[in-house]
Formats: sequence, C-alpha cells, structure tokens
Amino acid sequence: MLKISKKADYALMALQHIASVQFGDITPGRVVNTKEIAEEYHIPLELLAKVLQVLSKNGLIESHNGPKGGYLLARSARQITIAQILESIEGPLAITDCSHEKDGDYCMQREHCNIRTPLLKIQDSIYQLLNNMTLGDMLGGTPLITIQSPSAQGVER
Amino acid sequence: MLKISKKADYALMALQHIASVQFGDITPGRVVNTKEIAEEYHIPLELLAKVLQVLSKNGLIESHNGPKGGYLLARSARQITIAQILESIEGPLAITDCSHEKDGDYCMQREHCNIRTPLLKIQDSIYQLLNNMTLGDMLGGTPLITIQSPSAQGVER
DNA sequence: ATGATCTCCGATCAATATGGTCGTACTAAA
DNA sequence: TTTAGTACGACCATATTGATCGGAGATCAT
Repeated sequence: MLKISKKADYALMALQHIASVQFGDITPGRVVNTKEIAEEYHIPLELLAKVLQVLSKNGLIESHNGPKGGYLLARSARQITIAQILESIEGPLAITDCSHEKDGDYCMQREHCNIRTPLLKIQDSIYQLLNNMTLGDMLGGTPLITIQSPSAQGVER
Repeated sequence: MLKISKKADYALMALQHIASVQFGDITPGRVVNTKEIAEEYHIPLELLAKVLQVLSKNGLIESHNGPKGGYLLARSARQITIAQILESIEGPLAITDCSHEKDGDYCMQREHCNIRTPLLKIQDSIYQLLNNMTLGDMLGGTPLITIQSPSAQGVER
C-alpha cells in the first residue's frame, strides 16, 4: 500500500543519474540519452523514454534532439523537489479521492463522512515531507530530511 | 498517486463509527452491526462485511455472532493507530518494492540503484506519521498530529 | 543534401490490482 | 427450532499499470 509506481521509480532514478552526471566531476554539463540510462539501470528503454518525455513536457528536464542529443536538468537539482517529480508522473498526489472532487462527481459518503478532515491533515503532512526534499538531497552527502523523533510510542510491526 | 484504497477508506469510516458509538454519550458499549454502518455511509454491504472480517481477524475489533451481534473495538481507540488499520487492510505499507524483497526476487536495478536509501527515509517518515496518529485522534476534539514546520523552502504548487 | 541517429508522440496490448457480488456454512439469541 | 446475524471462500468485472510497437520530426556528421 502507498506504493509508488514503477514509472515514478524510473523517473527518480533517471533524474538522479542525470543530475549526478551533470554536476559530477567527470564530465560536467554532458547530456545524457535515454539508452544510457536504460542500460545502466536495466529499465525497459521504451518505457523510460516515455517517462522522460513526460518529465520534459512538465519542464523538469530539457530535451536536445538529434545525434549526440539527450536530456539535461531544466534547473538546479536543489530546485526540483520529490513532490514535483512524483506529481509530474502520477498526477496530483492525493490520499483521498474527495480532496479534489470536481462538482460533477462527489462521493456518496461525503455528507456523512467522518474521516475527511483527518485524512486531509495526513495528506498535507506527506506533501510537506515530499516537497521539502529535493533531488539535490538525493545526490548523497547532505543530510536528507529531519525525521521527527523516531520514539515510536506505539506498537512494533 | 499515493491513493489509499476504498477498502481502507471503508475501514477507517467503520472504525471511526464504531468508536464513536462505543464511547459516545448516547448508547455507550453498544455493539454495531455491518448493516448499520453500510447504510449510514452508503457502503456496499458485502464489501464492508469483508473489510470488517479482516479487521477482526487482525485483532482490531471483536465480532459477536448471532442476532443482536455486531462489532466492538478490541482495545481503546487511543491504542489503535492509523498505520495499524491501513496495514491490516492493505498489507505492509511500503513505498518501494525493494524494502521487503524476499531473497528470490529482487529488482534488477538493486545493485545500481541510486534512490533506495532516500526512498527508505521517506517511507520511514510516512510510517512515523501514520503510526503516531490514533483512531482516538480522529474522533474530533483533540488536535491531530504535530506537523513538522511547514516552512516550505521550495516551490508552491 | 543525404543518411544515420536520436527524440517525440500516439496507439495498443497484457498483466495485475481493485471494487464489488454471490452462495453457503456457522452461531447465538428468542 | 427458527431466525437474524456474522464468517468465509470463490468468483467476476473493470480500472490501472507496466510494457510494446510504429512512425514522424529534428539534428548532426559526412
């Protein structure tokens, strides 16, 4: 449950790779093509291509056509949050259906719903979490997120 | 994305209802049967029944058979966390596949994977969040969760 | 200019997960 | 013993997801 899709996984891997090449020591500024990433991480080429297309359409990366072409981060790794990446691939991230709810369809339970408010709170918290962590944080070195005290008051699992 | 299933939704609603009846002012200690909940929230009866069965099998609620039967919380609402409820219905909550990974199948990307560690961190944080909030918190009144500073350093959406 | 290489884009298919249904067996109260 | 209720397992339909295929446009090297 709460699993993120493979596409999103691939997106994260690809972006991490592009970022590390682009800002790495070896060949800074080099563009990275789809094939290179697909082979490196054993991802089906066609699927990865589609994922990258979406990322590019959403302005996270820039595409350069033709031979010697490839992809480049559209902005600094510190300015790309995990939330943006995930939303770019999987649409708005909402725990509940009723959080966007266009006026045609709303859930039958709505008026008697007793869990809407708390769920929205949880959703918010998760969003904060994902939006406070950037691609830059994933490049290693720097501490990731400040996890609220792991003093699990509850039960083990 | 990150959506929780309808079953989990139903579970939360049902538990909230049971708790509020059981600890409410009107008829404290009363058992609640499936039909009552299904009608109150317009949930398909059969599906809800199955959800409640699972919850009961997992020890979150107690079932009482026969006429005048129904369900009862197995322990105090404060001792039932949201994480427990969700896991009870949807299995272990893991963002990534590679977090449990029995030794037969592990992902091809594993050894080159560059996003495993950060993803596990995120997963932990979400788990903390869900495990620090109890059914009791959903009953209203009491403040829900302490959201870590919403000082969004990043971009709006 | 021409061909090779690459991205772009849309359509499509298969597998899996999910939401929902049905029928029956079992239990306990009246 | 009848009846109202839960317990349980098999089952189907549909939606989502993962993955594939084919062609159109762009760009660089020759």
